[in-house]
Order: sequence, then C-alpha cells, then structure tokens
Amino acid sequence: MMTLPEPDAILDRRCKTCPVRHSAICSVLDERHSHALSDLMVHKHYKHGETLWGDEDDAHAVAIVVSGTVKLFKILSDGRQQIVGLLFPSDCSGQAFSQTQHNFAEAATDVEICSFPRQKFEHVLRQHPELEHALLEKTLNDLDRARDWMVRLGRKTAGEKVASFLSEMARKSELTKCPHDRLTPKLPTFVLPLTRGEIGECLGLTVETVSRTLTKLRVDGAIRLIDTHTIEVCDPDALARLGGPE
Amino acid sequence: MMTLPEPDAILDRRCKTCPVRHSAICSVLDERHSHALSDLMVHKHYKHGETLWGDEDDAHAVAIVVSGTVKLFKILSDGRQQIVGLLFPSDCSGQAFSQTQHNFAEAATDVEICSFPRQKFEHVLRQHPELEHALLEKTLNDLDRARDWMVRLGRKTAGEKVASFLSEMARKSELTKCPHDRLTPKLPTFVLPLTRGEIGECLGLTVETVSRTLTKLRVDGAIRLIDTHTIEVCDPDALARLGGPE
DNA sequence: CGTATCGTTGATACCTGTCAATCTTGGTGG
DNA sequence: CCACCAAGATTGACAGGTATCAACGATACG
Repeated sequence: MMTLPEPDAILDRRCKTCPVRHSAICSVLDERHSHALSDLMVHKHYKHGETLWGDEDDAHAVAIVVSGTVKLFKILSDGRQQIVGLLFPSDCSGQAFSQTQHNFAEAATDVEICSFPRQKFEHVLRQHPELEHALLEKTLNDLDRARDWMVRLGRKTAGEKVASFLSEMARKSELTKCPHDRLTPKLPTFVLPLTRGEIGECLGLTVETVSRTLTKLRVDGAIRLIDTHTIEVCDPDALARLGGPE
Repeated sequence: MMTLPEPDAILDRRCKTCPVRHSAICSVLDERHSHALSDLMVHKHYKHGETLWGDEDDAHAVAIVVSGTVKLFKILSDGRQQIVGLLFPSDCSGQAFSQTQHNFAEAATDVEICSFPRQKFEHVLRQHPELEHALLEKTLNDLDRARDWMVRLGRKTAGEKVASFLSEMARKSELTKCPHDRLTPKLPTFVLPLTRGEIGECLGLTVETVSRTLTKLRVDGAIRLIDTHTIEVCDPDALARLGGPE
C-alpha cells in the first residue's frame, strides 16, 4: 500500500536548503520536530525600501531574515526617526505576544524572510519549551545589545559613534563570511547597505555629520571607500581607537 | 503524631506578606507551585550607593525589587557612564543564562530585593514553562522600552529629554500609588530618587544642562520643586508638550 | 561648625545641526 | 548612446545648543 509524500516533507525540503538553517532560531528544534515550524512557515520577498510592517500592524510573531538587511526603527510624529536595530541573515524579530508592533521594519536591501503567523507560532511555543527558551536567550541578548547601543547614543561623540559603528559592522561581517574568505589574509572589507542618512538615524546624527566624519576617517587612513557602500578597513586598530573606550 | 512545620511554609509566609507579590514575575506561579521559587529565594538589603552587582559578576539569575530604586548602567573605560534602566518595586533584572552580567547595578535608594541563584532558578524555569513564558514577555517589553529610550537619546533635544523623562516618571509613579491616593484629585507629585548627575546619565546630558533645564521648566510653570528630589507637575499638558512629539 | 557632596548659575568654547550649493551616481526615456 | 533627472553624497558657511570650566550656594552629615 502506497502513501503520497506528505506536505511536511515538501516543506522540510525548503528548510533543508535554507542558508540560515544552522544559525537561526528554528535550528533548536531537532529533526523530528522541525516540521512543527516548517508547517506554518511563510516565505516572503521584499524589495529595497518596502515596508515589512508598520507601527500598529498585527505582524507575524517572528520573522527570520534569510537574506538581505532589515532596519527596525521608530518614528516621532514630526518625522524624526531613530533606527533601533538592524537584522541580518539568521537574525529574527521577536515580537511574539505583543499583538501590535511598536516599531517599523523596512527592507534596507532586497530581503527574503521566513515568517510565522502569530497564533500558530505561539501554539508551537507552548508545545516546545526549548523553542521558547531559545527565544528568551535571544531576546535577552537583544536587550543587552540595545543597551550597548544606548551607551553609544548617549555618551559618545560623532567621531566615536561612527568609528565604533563601523568596527561593529566590520566584525559582524567577518563572522558571517564563509571560512575560505576568512582564512584569506586581507583587510576586512564589507558592504554597509545603508545610506548616510540611515547611518545618521542609527547614531543620532545628521547626514552631513556622518558624511564629514567618514571623510575624516578616510583622510586619516583608517578606512577606504571602495564605493559609497563598500568600506575597506585599512587600519582596524586605528578605527577601534577612534571608536572610543570599550 | 505531630509534624513540624515545613520550611516551605515559613518561606511561603514571607511571600504572602510581600508587597509586590501580585505584580512581580513570581506571581505567575499559582499557589500550589509558588514554593518552587520561594524555596530558593534570597532576601537582601542594600544601602543607598551600594553595588548590587558589577560588570563581570556571576550575579543571581533574577533579582526582584521589593522596595527602593535600582539603577542599571554601563561604563566606558574612561569613566563615562550611561544608565540603561531603572528598576522600581516589582521590576526585576532578567539576566538568566548569561553567566556574566554586562552591566552594573547600584542602589539609588536603600533597596530590598528578592533574588534567586542562577542554577536553581534555571532548574525551576525548566520545570515551569509558564514562568519562562512570563520572563520572555517581560524581556520583550524591556526591549521595547529600551528602544523607546534610544529614540529619546538619539533624537530629542535636552529640553525634550528632560520633560519626557519627567512625564514618564510621573506616570509610572501614579501607577504604583495606592487607589486612595489616586482618587484624591491633586496634581501629580513624585519623588525622583536620582541626583542631577544621574538624570544626566539617563539622558546623555551633563549635570549642568539637567539643572538648567529643570530651572527652565520651573520658571515656565510646568513643574514645581518641593525639594530637590520631589517634583510636582503643575501643568502635565505643558510638560507633555515640552517632551516633544510622541 | 567644618567638610563633602550636590545643585545652581554664569562665561565661554566647540561640536554638531541647519541651510545652501555643488558633485556624483544610477536609472529612465528619447 | 546620450541627455536628463532624481536621489544621495559631499563640502562650506554659519548659528545654536550643549559641554566645559569656574565660582558660589545649599544641604546633609559627622
């Protein structure tokens, strides 16, 4: 007696080729239970500049970034914006339980995400405490990162803000490179998929100040601009020093 | 045959008279399971100015504030400090799993806390998913609050920072007042147990700027200073307006 | 009552925001 | 293919907000 291939198997296959399957939150479920998530997975594509969700949307519970960069930001009613987080591949927004978001998410590049409807996801959470545990660890880490960011916003000069931001982005970029690239001994080069204005929105600065500061870093020899968004860190130590005390 | 009163019962009695028992995280465990936490509870007292934990301490997993105010802050190696959170009664630090803290905690007033050793607490978490769930919700909320704070740090002027901070403190203070006080129609008055310097460390400002801004708010009639740390909000609407757009 | 800490106020400097002009880049359509 | 256009980036001039430095006053505490 033959059975048709189950839908689960089809979905699982998508997960098996997922580039972030080993590092994203869903990896905490073992082979036998991963279908619990993959069953309700929704793949989505967004073009550069598109909104993933808005301030009051009842967005999906969790969105895992598969490719691209997402910016999370808050807006004051007079238009001032503050970017409060950046999501890179394998990062996820953790907004379970909150019903409405209290931030906006926009695609900084073309973006591919894998998201989960709120109610179904929360149901899976109840059945898999290890998933909720992983989400808690991740959120605690996000909180600590947000607080580090607060130090940068509140206590650093424009020069220190930009330099420490670039150092962090360079480091993060190194971590996500494939082993081959990492072994090749060369100066760290990375793509920062943000406009000068967006960098300013990250750091509480204006476009002009960001531009001037980058110019200064370039003239001082700490960085080199391959193109507007591609940065080579010529002197990592100098950049770290200019980023201010740890 | 008589039995001695069990230790649990003694500990439980302490919880039954705890002023924050209905609002703190431990309230999610029902009567039958609350002993799981109360068994390993450690009560501690700190005097104003004492350190609860330092940057690299293996602090307790969770500390619930019973009375007083705790400030959480980060320090740059050259001494610059940024306060990244304030804990009031029933609030708790959520640092499970992280082994070492990445911030300092200091008593802003005399403080009474109820804390739980890391390993034992994590054991209880594994046995009580509803507790871990509550901790996750709390941490997600903390994250959102931290991000709101980032907007204030990055995108508001000194005047807006101070005014919006006072509005928030006044509102929080109203919420924790007993019903009788809340019904009494009078202007909101609250105690802000922070020095001018500490307010500055919250908002990314210097002592002098905080002092000047408070003077301006006072001269403009938005607030009145009963004493250095006791603030009466004479004109809540004006204060909210000066706090900038929402 | 002396001392230390905190708070206020003033004078000044400088960092960063604002306004404006120009340059570069990328995309679009003739 | 080139001209054109829009958006982003850079640079300059200038002003204003906040930090810095300094002096003094207020308060708490031993």
